Amino acid sequence: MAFNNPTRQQPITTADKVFEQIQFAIVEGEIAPGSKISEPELAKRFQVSRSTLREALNRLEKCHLIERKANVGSRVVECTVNSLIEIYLVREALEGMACRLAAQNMTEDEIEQMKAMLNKHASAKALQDGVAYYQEEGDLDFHYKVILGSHNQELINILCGQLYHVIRMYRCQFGMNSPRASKAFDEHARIVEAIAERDGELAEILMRRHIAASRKNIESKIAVNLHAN
Amino acid sequence: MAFNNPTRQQPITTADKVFEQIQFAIVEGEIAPGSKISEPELAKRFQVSRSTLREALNRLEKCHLIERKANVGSRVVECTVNSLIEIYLVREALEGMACRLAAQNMTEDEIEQMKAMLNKHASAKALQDGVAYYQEEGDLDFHYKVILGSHNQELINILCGQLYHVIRMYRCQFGMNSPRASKAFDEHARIVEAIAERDGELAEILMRRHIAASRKNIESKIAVNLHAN
DNA sequence: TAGTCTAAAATTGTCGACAATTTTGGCGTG
DNA sequence: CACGCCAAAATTGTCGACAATTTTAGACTA
Repeated sequence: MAFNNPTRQQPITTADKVFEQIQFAIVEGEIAPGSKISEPELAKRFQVSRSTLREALNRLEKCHLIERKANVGSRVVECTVNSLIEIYLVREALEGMACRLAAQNMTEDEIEQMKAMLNKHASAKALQDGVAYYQEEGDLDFHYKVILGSHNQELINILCGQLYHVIRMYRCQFGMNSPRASKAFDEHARIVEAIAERDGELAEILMRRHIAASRKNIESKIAVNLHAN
Repeated sequence: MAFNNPTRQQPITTADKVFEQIQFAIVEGEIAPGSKISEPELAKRFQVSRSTLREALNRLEKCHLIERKANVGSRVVECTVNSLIEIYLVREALEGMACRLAAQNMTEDEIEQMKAMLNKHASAKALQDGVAYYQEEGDLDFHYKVILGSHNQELINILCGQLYHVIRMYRCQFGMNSPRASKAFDEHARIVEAIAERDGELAEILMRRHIAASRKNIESKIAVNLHAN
């Protein structure tokens, strides 16, 4: 049930475990976006004291899944199209840089692993039944590998520790079954090539285009929806 | 005593106030980087219970000023040259994007305000006694204005809410009295020009160069220090 | 002396209760 | 009927105490 997040660390304390459970419930949409969080209710549900629950809430706030107001309480973040687009712009900037740094800093071993992963995705794609898989987890795996390959701890923290939790939530909320699967795969392949050739500048440009294309895809879908109304 | 942070919100609860006080103590170096934090000691010092202190610690963790390990405790983050450079790479990416978006999204009013600020800095600079001021706060003011001008809440949160606290700490720790003052001013002026002309692409490039130049300045200083040893 | 084990001390994590603040619901007034 | 006001209820913030874990210090052995 716990997510495939490379920066995830083993839950130690009770608060850790409660945090993971609530995180899952929020990302899966079981606790609805925008809904208010009742501390007494959740404390009872998870059989812990309010102190422990509040400790868990603090961690949820750290990864931007909830927002708190003093003396008022916590709400699950809203999922608006506009803020999704804001996130994609941040991703474009940060993952572009990550990709440039990955081309500089990845070890040959890491590059080999990434190529192997891509091949696995390629065969899964050929089998056709793996398309959904590629959509869901394969894409994330690829981006995680690049981010980690930057060897920049600050970048890794922001992207894996904060942004990607929210991105997972949006994927669940909005479906995100875009028709970009095979196109995205080709783009991934080119990015890996650029990294393997240690061409940081090109790698950054390709990654930025890759993410910008996803963003434009979302934007155009919205435009269509608006037009339909 | 509180910092000039545009996203700072009025402290409401006791924990808010304690948070700000400790934040100040850490940024100013009064509580040394890398040092362990004793909950009982700090609780006594600020005359609050441990619960309240821990609430404050959670906020310090959120803006990356301390790090916690389960069952072990909190430490003030270390100030290493390497992690400073990592932060500058993140700034290059994020503020570059912020600048591009600012060129798109800033209102004419906001642009006028930025020009006015720059003029104020220019006269202060001409008076020569204002150089230190420009170094310290003027530079931050400029960057804050651009970041806010992006009108991208996600970007604003990461930069103003997290990274800039750490950057302030580094400025205090390392002195940061670089000889780039007047050069930086000219670069700021060009960036504002590009924004005023709504040339996002150029604005991004100029901001990235501006930050990269600071980073290289730091890197070369370090190289000199290494050579001297 | 170096190393290991153990018991004591200190520190962090969790709990339930109380205080302060906000929200709710009903009452009266215009 | 709408609006504002007040008391009651619910919710969040803070406190001190206890439990679980880690760290320290000293005794013992090789």
